[in-house]
Amino acid sequence: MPEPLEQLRVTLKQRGQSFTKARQIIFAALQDKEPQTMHEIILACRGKVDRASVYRSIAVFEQIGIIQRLQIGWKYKLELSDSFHNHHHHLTCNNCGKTTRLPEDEQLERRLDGLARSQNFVMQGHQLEIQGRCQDCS
Amino acid sequence: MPEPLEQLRVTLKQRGQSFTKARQIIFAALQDKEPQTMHEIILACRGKVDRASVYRSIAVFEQIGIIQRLQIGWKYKLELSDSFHNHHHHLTCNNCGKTTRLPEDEQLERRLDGLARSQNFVMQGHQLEIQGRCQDCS
DNA sequence: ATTTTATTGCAAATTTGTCGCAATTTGTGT
DNA sequence: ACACAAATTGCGACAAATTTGCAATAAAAT
Repeated sequence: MPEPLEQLRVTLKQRGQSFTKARQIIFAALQDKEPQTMHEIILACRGKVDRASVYRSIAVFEQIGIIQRLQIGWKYKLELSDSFHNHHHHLTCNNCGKTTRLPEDEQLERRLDGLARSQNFVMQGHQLEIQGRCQDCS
Repeated sequence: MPEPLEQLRVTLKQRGQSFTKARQIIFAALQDKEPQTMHEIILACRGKVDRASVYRSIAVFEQIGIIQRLQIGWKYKLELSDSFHNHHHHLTCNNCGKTTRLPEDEQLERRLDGLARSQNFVMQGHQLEIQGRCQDCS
């Protein structure tokens, strides 16, 4: 079994969830993709997984931390979380709407952790979106 | 007229929008509050502003930058943007769901600006959410 | 292989967000 | 303050998005 699918199986198992055909299909639709809207995911699974089941599986994925919900511009989008992708943040262009990844930045990550600590807060994750004008649009 | 309302009036005017009773009421519902869901805002305006008008005004507020839409946990929420509140970010507790503000951090802000620049990206705004366990829940 | 338990598909119900249009408010010029 | 023009509001009807009940089916456990 391909590596990431195996990781999905283990993660589901650990949380007492079933490793089903439908969930594998939905997972595949998210792999190596930029964040997608629910609508896009449903389309990607068209004919293979029912709409209602996509919603239900996405909810499970979210609860056990397999995916993350992001606010990108105006709509929310979903992508695999850091344990499946590399950790990263997004740049969203206010003009053309495209999103690109921001390379990982150690110094930023440390700063965030320090800030959380200073509030007696244990950081488990975070998300950052920078909005503005991309190179092409400025 | 109270200071913030005056600022609302001016901001609307500058963008050619009317300063109406309904918009004042909606604005008031957002003032000095943590981010709220659309549903909460509609409830807060119940009997005073119609649901459809709340949606319409919120859309205008968003377009001209009076409010910001945030992804907090699972649902999106709205709050007044930095020109009406102080600029800040949020800590969301994964356990109790409460959100609190992170005090402004100059060093963090500079770092973000630098990162955007390094991608030839002109930063116009950004939002950050740190998820984890708050003091009370850990 | 069989039983038990959880998940899926489908249809129906809710919930959320939009739209058209007449009535009202707001903005402007007198 | 008054009258007219332009924009906004409330309301009911729609459309889209998300959730739910339940019988059928697939996955887990024995």
